[in-house]
Amino acid sequence: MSVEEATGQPRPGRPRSEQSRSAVVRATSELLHEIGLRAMTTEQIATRSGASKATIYKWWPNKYAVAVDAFFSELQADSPDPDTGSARQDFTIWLRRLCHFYAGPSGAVFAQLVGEAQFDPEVATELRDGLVRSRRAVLETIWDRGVARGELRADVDRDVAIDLIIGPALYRLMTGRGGLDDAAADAMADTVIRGLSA
Amino acid sequence: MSVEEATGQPRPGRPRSEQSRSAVVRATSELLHEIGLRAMTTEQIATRSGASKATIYKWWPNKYAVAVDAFFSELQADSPDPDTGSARQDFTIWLRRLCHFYAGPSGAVFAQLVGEAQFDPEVATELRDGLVRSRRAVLETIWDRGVARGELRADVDRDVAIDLIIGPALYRLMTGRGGLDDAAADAMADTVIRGLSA
Amino acid sequence: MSVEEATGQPRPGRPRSEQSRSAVVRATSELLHEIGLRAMTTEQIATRSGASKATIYKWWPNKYAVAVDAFFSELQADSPDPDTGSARQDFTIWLRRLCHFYAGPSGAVFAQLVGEAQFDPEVATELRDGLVRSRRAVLETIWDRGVARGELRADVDRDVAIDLIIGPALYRLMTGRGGLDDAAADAMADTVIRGLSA
Amino acid sequence: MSVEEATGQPRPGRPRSEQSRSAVVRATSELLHEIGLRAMTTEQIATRSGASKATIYKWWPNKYAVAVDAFFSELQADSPDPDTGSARQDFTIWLRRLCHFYAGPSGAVFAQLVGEAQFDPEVATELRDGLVRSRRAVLETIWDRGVARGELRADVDRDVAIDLIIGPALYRLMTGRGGLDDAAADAMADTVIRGLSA
DNA sequence: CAATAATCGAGACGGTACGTCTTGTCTTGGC
DNA sequence: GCCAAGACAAGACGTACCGTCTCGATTATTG
Repeated sequence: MSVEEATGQPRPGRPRSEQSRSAVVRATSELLHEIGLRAMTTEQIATRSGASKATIYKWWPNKYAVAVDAFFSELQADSPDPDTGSARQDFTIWLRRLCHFYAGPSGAVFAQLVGEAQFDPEVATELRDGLVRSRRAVLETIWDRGVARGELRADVDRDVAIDLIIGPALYRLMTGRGGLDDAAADAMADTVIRGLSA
Repeated sequence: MSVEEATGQPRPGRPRSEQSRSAVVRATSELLHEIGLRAMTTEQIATRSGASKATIYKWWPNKYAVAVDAFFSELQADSPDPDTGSARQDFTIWLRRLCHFYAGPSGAVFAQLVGEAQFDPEVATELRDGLVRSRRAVLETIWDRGVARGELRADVDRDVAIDLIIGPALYRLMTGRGGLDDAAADAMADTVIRGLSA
Repeated sequence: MSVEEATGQPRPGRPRSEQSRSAVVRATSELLHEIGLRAMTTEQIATRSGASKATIYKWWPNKYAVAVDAFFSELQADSPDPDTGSARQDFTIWLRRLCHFYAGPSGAVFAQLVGEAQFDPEVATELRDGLVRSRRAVLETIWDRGVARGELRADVDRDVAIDLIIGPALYRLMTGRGGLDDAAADAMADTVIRGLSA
Repeated sequence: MSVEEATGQPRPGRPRSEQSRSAVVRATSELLHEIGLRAMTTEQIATRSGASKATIYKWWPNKYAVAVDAFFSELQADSPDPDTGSARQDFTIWLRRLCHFYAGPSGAVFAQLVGEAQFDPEVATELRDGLVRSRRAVLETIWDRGVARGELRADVDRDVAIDLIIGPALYRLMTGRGGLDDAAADAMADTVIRGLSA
């Protein structure tokens, strides 16, 4: 957090152009869907956004960091807690949404970012901090409620439980085998929850 | 498959140098572990192996194909079927081995290959054909035995069941969160199998 | 020439800061000697002088114009007319001074400015107006005195005569071959003046 | 001089493409005359010649080195020795040719190269070695003949004499004041030679 | 004594050239 | 026909500098 944000006091000099920032992010979003993370070049982002390469490199270390930002910027209202009163219901609804997301246009982008994270620790960190963590938080809440209600097994490690729910869907995404429709989500949820239920 | 392989008839001219081939594969293996898939260049493979770039490009389409070959070449005796008489046992042993593999030095290489597969359909295909398929075959056998024995639920889709076993481990590998030791493998196996058991 | 300078009437608003102007010129002088005309950046001038780039660009079109100003500012009382009564003496003394200047620290700066003038007509103009012209004026005076006195040939074009005196020294400077000490100056002066004498 | 040139033994690997080399030099020549040394970019040379930037940077350190090569390549049969029997004649003819060269299209290119040499010692060296030296050699021959013949003063330093002949013309070129036609050349030659004659 | 107007330092910005790097192809002579 | 060596075209990379701009702050004259 910069001094400015902390104190509300403007720093000297011309302030950063919000227009430029958002144009870069928007252009990157488009390019991610059109040609993908790897084929997209910094030059293209610059041309399409109207920003200069220097400006992009001033605020982001490379195109992958821009892509992470762009990816997050289009994830509004990210998978809220269903809270239906039944953990089984909650998990099922949540997993349907996840599979829907994976199967949609952003799914490929997400898969590419996870792929890139294998080579770039910074992408890995940002992805984990910005996305994985917030998703897991919802699942943790659902889990804790279920355990408190006596609906779920208290003797299963919470992290294990969550990995069992997310893992299979991610596996299907990353191996590109499909099987991410509602029926598949329900099948996976059903079986896992049976193992998790008290 | 080449004409030679099909007919057994030698083609005219100097035959392909096996020494050159294996040197390339070995050099690539080393580089994969030392600097990773992305940082490794075709030039480096050529220099280290003593082969020329032209030779490499003659036999492989690009460095990723070489990497896939190199990766497979070091996977000897890949996860055989434990066949203990208990599907629960078999799955647990098998998952331990998988986690051990993921946690070992080849795990990172595998993760990078899966990462690269998000950008390169050929890598995805080769990886699926060469590794994923053979692994799943073992699990399918275990599953079928368990179902036949009445140990496992016949009403669960086999593919779903297998994804539930592999998925969580791969999820941990790809998000780099660790948790791939024996205890973790056992915990995951236990919980999943409970959901899969009759 | 600004309105203020023309009319003596102060314009409204904050007047130009003399401190800022001289700091820029001084910083530029230092940089010219330390790293040279080409390596010096506008940013460096701004940082070292405490002025902002905007201020520099407000008063000068580019760094070369600043350099010309800075170069002139350190040329105080440049080569006065010796007027010894002998044109031969006058020319010899004058050429000694010129060579001394070329051989000194400002010589390299001057050479770079002449070099830059080959690319930038404005630099060429400013250099010619500010320096070359004033120097030639002194030589013209010496020449005219010598001709009037019957010491020098009246049938030689004055411009040719002056070029013969300055040219060889500049040639040595621009080709970086040295030979700019007093003895060399005397040798050049001697021979040329012999050609110019009646 | 490379090993190959010295021994006549071909080195391993694909030999340097003469076509590529000459295309680069030719394109550079054109660009030098069309837009000048400074405005010309490496990219333009690459585009126009059909070579890649990498190739250019492999064989030349930067565009200035290419420019020097290109400049030399168009100087065929550079100012031969007139050898008329009279040193006065020889010098006059030679200086006419030099002024003609300076006043022609290559003159501006040469001036820019000399200008650039003020910033880049390598350009200075190459220019001196490739051009200045060969020109001076001719003048030295003329001078020596004149002295042997008793036509020229033996007590004048040869280098000084040569600088007196070349210097004024270069001065006119570098200050852009014109005066490089035949009449001007003759006037300069006449006066200087008078100073140099026995 | 406020209002006006031009200055100033700081620094972000679009543009553009630079020189490096990697990829995949091509061209030698030797085996 | 295969191979090592290495030159080549293509083109993305990240850096540097240029000259312009937008801030808030400052400092004069003018009403």
